[in-house]
Amino acid sequence: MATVRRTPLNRDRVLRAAVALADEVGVAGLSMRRLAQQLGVVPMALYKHVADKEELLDGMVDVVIGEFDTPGPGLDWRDGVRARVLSARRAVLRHPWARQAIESRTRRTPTVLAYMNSVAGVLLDGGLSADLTHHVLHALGNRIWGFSPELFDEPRDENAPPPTPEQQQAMAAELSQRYPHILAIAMAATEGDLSRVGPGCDEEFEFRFALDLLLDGAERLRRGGWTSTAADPIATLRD
Amino acid sequence: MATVRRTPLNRDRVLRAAVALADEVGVAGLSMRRLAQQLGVVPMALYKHVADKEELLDGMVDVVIGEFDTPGPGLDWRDGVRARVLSARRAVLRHPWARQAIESRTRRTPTVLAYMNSVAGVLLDGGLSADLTHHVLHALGNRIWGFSPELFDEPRDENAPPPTPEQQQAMAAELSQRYPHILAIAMAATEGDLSRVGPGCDEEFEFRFALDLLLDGAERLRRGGWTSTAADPIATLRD
DNA sequence: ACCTGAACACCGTTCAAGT
DNA sequence: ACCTGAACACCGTTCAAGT
Repeated sequence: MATVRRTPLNRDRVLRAAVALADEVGVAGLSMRRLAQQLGVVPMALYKHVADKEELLDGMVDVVIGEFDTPGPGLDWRDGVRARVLSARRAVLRHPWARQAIESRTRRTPTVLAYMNSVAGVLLDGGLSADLTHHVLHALGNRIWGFSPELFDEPRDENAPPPTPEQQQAMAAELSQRYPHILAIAMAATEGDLSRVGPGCDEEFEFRFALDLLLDGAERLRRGGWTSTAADPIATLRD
Repeated sequence: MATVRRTPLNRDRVLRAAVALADEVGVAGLSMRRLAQQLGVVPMALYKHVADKEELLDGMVDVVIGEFDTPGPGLDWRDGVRARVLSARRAVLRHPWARQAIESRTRRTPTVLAYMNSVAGVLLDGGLSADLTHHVLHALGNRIWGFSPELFDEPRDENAPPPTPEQQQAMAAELSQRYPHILAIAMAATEGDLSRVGPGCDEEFEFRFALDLLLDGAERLRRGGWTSTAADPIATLRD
């Protein structure tokens, strides 16, 4: 009687369980064996519903993208894009593993295509040319430099004690000597109180800032009738 | 005599070998055991030079960041940032595994700090406030939406035959029905020849486009004397 | 100081077999 | 149609021992 299971497995149940497990233990902690155990099933049972671990991850990403909102037409195309993108961001924040998983995938599932199509539609309806829309879509996805930018946002170790004034002093001295420019920024960001360096930085603000720089640049290009056949894209922007 | 090894291991040799191995087989193929084998050594020998695999990856990322150029002062701060960022990009492209490895790391090694400091210095010297510099640094690192944007750039399977005209037709029909906006963009990008969809998209151009949108937006904020205490960052940009 | 051997607790995935 | 058992070829990492 211990072998009775009420609901038989299916792809959807497997994916949902995988998402829940990853929410709990991260991608690194997600294994086929552990997922099977969570489902009260032997590891090999999963392979009837998912080809391999890669496909499992693709499916999990689809689940997250399925949570994105695509709100109706707004007044301004920038607001329409912003609404979609911020909704995507909220979904990704709900699943801490999702950002990395998404960025490591390359498969273009229908879910991905549908979302891209929705954003592209807002841009085109807003009067951007297909050419400009194409480049803006790319711009939205480009990470400009090649290293982790979360200098200050990284979650501080909860168990670690807060830095003593002496440690702060030492840190400031080290920064001022070796990384003076970073110190200048840190001081501005924390209004002089370096102890707030961790949680003091509003990630949401930074995200909107980058987004608005891109959207506003695109709006200016649109007004100027920009096309990518122009020799140098920046030349059009410069007054 | 088979046990004689000319040069004893050290941290640097281990990291270099790891980078070379990852260049060859990717991060997924990089294991402590395989790296040890490459070095003609038993797996456990590595642990004298590297605490664990995490630290190995941190070290590998440092090697790549060490390849970034930090050219001397230029005429315009935008050119200074562009030079650094494009050099970083070239280094990352030289090591296909690096982008993902970098984005999954969170450790702030001295190498990372030194590079950030260098970029921050260019911005500050260019007359941006510490406040604006802070946000621009974040903007440069923000990926705006949460999925892999390489819709068209993904390397095509080399072994796969080129699509027949019939397949192209079918693909266009599918796109026009389900993803009409994506079709519009693809047509613009390939000048109507959908068979060029793979290699037809100039990734370098897209990168510079996004970069220039950000840099030019920052320049406009600088001229306007923008500060982040303004209620809505986009308000300043809108004319 | 640097490397080794044996062992532990894990992985993803195969195959043939069960119900 | 769906699940299981046993097995294979891997992992990262420990510990105590060798030279």
